Amino acid sequence: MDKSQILAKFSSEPDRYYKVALFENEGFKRKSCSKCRRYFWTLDDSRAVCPDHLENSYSFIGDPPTKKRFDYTQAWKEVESFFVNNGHKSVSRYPVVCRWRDDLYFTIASIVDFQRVMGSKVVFEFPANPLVVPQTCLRFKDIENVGVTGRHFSSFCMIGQHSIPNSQGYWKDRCVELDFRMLTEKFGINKEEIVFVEDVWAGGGSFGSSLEYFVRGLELGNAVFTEFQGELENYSVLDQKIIDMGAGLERFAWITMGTPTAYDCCFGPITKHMIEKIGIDTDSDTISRYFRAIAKTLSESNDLSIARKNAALLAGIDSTKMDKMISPLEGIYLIADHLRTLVFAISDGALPSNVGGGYNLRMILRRTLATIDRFGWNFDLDDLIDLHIDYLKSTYHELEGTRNDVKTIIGIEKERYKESRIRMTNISNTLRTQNKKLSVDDLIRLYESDGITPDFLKETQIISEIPSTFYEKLSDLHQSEKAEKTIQLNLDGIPDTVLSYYKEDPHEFEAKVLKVLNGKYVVLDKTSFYPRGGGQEPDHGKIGNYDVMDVSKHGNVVVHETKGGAPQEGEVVRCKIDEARRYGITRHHTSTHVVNASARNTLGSWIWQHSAFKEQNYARLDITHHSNLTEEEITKIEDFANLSIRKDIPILINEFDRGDAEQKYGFRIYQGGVVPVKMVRIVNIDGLDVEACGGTHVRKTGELGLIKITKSERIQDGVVRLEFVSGEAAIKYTQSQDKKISQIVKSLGSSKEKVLESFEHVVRDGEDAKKRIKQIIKRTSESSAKSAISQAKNLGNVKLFSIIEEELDDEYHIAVGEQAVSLDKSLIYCALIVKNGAIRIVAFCGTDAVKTKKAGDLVRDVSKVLGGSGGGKDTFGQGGGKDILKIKDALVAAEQSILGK
RNA sequence: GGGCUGGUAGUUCAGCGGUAGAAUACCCGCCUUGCACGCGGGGGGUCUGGGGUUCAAAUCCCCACCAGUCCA
Repeated sequence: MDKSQILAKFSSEPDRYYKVALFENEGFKRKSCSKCRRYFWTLDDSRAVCPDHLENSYSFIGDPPTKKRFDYTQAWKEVESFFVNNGHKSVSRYPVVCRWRDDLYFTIASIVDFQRVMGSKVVFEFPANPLVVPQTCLRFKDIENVGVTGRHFSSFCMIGQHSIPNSQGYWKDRCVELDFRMLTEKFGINKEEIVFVEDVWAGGGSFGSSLEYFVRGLELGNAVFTEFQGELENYSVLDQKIIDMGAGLERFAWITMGTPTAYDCCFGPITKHMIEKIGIDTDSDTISRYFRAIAKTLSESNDLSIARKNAALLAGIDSTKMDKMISPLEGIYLIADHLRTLVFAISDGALPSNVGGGYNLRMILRRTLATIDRFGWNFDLDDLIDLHIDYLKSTYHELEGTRNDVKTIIGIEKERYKESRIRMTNISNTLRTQNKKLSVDDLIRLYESDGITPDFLKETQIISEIPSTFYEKLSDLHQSEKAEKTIQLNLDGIPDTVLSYYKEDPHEFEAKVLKVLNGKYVVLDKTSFYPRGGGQEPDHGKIGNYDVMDVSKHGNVVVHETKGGAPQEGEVVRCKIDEARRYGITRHHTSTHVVNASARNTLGSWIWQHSAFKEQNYARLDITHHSNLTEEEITKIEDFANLSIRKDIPILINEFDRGDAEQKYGFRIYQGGVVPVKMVRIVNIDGLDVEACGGTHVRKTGELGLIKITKSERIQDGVVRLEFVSGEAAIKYTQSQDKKISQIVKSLGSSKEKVLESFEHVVRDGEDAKKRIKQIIKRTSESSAKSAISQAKNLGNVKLFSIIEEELDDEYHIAVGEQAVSLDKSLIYCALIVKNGAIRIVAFCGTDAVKTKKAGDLVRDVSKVLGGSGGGKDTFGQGGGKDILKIKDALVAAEQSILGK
């Protein structure tokens, strides 16, 4: 839907869409910008342009329009107390890793906290109404701007003011009134300074009007009134209207402090710490002038380097000062920003990697490290992390708990970065020695496969210029589409299946057949058959006389797939589920929760379930972890899991309202991904693990008996797969392992106690023997060569030594043959070696003999007789064939070939 | 989630169907009384693993594993 069309429509009826009570009461005037025609509301009679076209924009830098000064932390306290005093509930921030939405990696706006996807629809669930939340949001779109523009962040705090207009919540009038009062009462901003601009918002099938509020050209917030759905020509009012007011906390702090950039007042003591450590000159007048200027030049040009140049010109800063003052400052801001983003993301369980959202995190960490390197600074990242967390923890106490984990992960990533720098240098050195001209394709391959940018190659003078077609060609490469296919069954009009596996769960029951599709898909009125889902494999068993092969859930209807026919529709059938299978799957499912918790407890807070699979005889669990697991780590996890079994912990299963569960247990409950239902089933292994899970579980952990991890592998960067068995399957597994060892013991002729020693012995013997053979060949090759010469047969100008070898191998004859022809230049050495039911030919010709016959030709002739082929150089040839019966003929053929017959 | 690249001596890599190589490190000797220098000699490899094609595979094809990288 075209936003400008909606705006045109809404602005044509301002009384209906934009005029709130506040405008009436305070006497706001509606004006149209003399430059861009946009409509805005103001109390200042002299104002003729919208905030985008203001001449003195960003004049708050060095001259804040507020009576009070609040830094980042204080600014939130002020905002929070204002809204709480006005009937709002203050809600803690949600994780920046957006676990409750499949379509987002990170939380990008405060409203996302309360959006839940149900099928194709987005619904809103508010833990309170109205509410306010300090939501940390991550955005990587404008990453180039961070540190440079003075106002862009990779993560920022969005003050979310949200309300549903009902008996508790409010609608437009009160919203705008509150925002206005917050600015004037709390921050002491002059009424005349505040401008509201008419705008619209549209997305996800709904839309509505919005009012952005500005002070001195800086957008502080945007109140969106989501009100309609459908098309502009034909729309209806939503049954769930929402106020989504989002304001940047960083900007609130900035406008009250009037610092040169928003960074100066939002990272607490960290920027000051860095500036002091490197000792640069920070003349605040010059800096203020510069950042006021760049706000202006950026609105004129999107190109960052041009905007920078123009800003320097406008502020009267020469290039030396840019290099000595502005550039290092930009670097410091970038480091502070990126590191804060990493603190939040890693605390919330995200890991830097080369896939998924982790890629963005690796990118920003490497940008940080590269910046430190570029300036040759000596910052301790751990110190900077401490400074961030110390400053943030009064608002976000949870960060304290992951302080060390954040340091661990960043430390590991830093090492990886160092290694990759070394790799890059190695590759570029190799390229330099090769001195080959690199094509654009070469450059693209180097960039995509090895991460070596053309800029780096230019810097190290491997190439002189970056080809103009490089970026063009690069972007062409990344156009791919994906198709998805699911089998659709027509289940219209079939009532929801009664799910008895969540209730009394009878393993034998009678049910009525409601529908049979395609002769094998059976729908019953009720069922105990557990369908495939959440990584749990389905139950098998019998419906009437038919075997059940698969069970799946489509909406609220359970479909059973039978083999060899199906019962009649309308028939009442006796059903029986395979109990052994069910119990095996159940134990493996509970084990998965136990293993997950064990991994988290032994490895670190970054461990989350990535995906899982459970069947009767084994289970696997993919967890998010930075490195391959060591044997010790696996043992630790196993020990922890089995200790939990011995504790015989009860497993409590209860239904909760989704919002209540999130508030009570946090987002750790979403290990298995998003739960698309209003009521969630919480599986609580008391004191160990709490998850929202629809699977079947045992009553106490003691029932699991034993958990044995059978395998671990890294399936992709940041994800480790654990395979394990529990219960009966675990016993069977250890038994079968033991049997294998017995067999090895038997064939080694050893005992179980000494099996390892015997094995090592055998391996060492083999290695020693091989070395010995090499030495023997070396020492005896000369005398063997001499004996070959003496046995050789005269054939005209040359001598021929030929042999059929059935014991020694080609390696031996290559060594001896080479010796022999170097001792006697007229010798031809030809060995036919029988090996694995085939024949290999090795032939040498001395430098004199070559005049009569070339080794390559000889081999070609002989191998033809053996039904094979071969070739080689003048002095040395190899070949072979498979026709072992012709081996004598081959000897004759060799003679004839030499004699030229 | 979609791609790409690589895996050969302790290390860094070359070789890209025909006898597994270089540099460096290591060991021994000489020169030089020390150091990172020079000379000579030596040890060190199931070419990641498994299949296939071929007379012949480090080399070509397929699969797995390990590592690195780019993009959405």
